[in-house]
Amino acid sequence: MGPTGAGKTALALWLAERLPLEIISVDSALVYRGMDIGTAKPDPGALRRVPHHLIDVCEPQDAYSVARFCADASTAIAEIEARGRLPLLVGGTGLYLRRLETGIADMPPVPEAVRTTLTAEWRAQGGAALHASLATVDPASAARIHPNDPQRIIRALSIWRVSGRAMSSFLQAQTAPTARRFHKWVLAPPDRTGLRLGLAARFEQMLERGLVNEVMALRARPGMSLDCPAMRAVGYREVWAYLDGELSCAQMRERAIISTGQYAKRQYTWFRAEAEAIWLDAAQEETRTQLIQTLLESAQSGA
RNA sequence: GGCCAAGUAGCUCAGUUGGUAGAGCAGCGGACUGAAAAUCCGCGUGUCGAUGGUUCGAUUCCGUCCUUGGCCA
Repeated sequence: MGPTGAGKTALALWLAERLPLEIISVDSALVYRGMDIGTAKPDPGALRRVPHHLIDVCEPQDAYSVARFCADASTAIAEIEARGRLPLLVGGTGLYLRRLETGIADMPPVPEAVRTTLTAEWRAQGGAALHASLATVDPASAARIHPNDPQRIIRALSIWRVSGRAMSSFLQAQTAPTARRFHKWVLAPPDRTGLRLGLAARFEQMLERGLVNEVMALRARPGMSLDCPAMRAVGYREVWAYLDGELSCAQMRERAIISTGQYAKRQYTWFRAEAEAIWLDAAQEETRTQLIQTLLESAQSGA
């Protein structure tokens, strides 16, 4: 794992050329088709050369989810191991990895309409009212969720409306995690300022490669809107606003670069919380050999 | 060269009828169980352009200087 722009893709490909492994992407944006430039998706050549999983598995007008990720990734891991190969999970979505590792509660699916209704209620009544109503049906969740956090309040209330049960009760009922053990490495420069400069340069490159056209193509898809989860991705939402005329080109670039840096910062927070993870400063020759060593050992021990 | 306006946090700006100052953005730290590249929480000392004066006390009033922008020559 590692923040955006740290060089995960390049290192993973390098390893894949030396070991019998297959790559499972742990990334909430790479799952979407038609989002290549702005997500810095591995190029078609790399995808052909090395087996990749969980890339281009969802249409951008549909919603992917942690739950789907956990199911898809578990399947992929099993298949790869059945082939006698080694699964290498590569990505920057902290939630996906955490839930895959420590398990996810078995909660009922929530129809889109329920969420739409609750969002409308949020807008009409305000956050305090919804939080108060959550407190009456699910005090445990209400205590954990901040009154200003619409996304989580709406989620918890959705579960209540769909099932008549508190979300916290599903979490309590969650069976013990399937003790899945990963060797964890974090590829991240210790100082973020250098990474920021690189992210700014990378965004300019994305524009040169046709990011605006990519977003225009996405907008042209039927059922596509700014409300689609895929369009919350950094860079895409700013270009979308630019195409709407809400941002000038310069503002769009500034906002996108800032958002990317803020995203990287949040990723650091996730990774710092991973106590057993080993931090790699940069993908130097030394680190790479060590990685290969550990991967070989874990392959032999079947861990 | 003359006149006018502005100089306050990294940026854009409030404000102090004289008791050494605070918003937004940025930045930093944190949380995170089916939208997570999302959503949310916490963190504000900075020669108030410089210097001299008035005053118990000046970022605030007065003088001079510097910088920037505008207008006039």
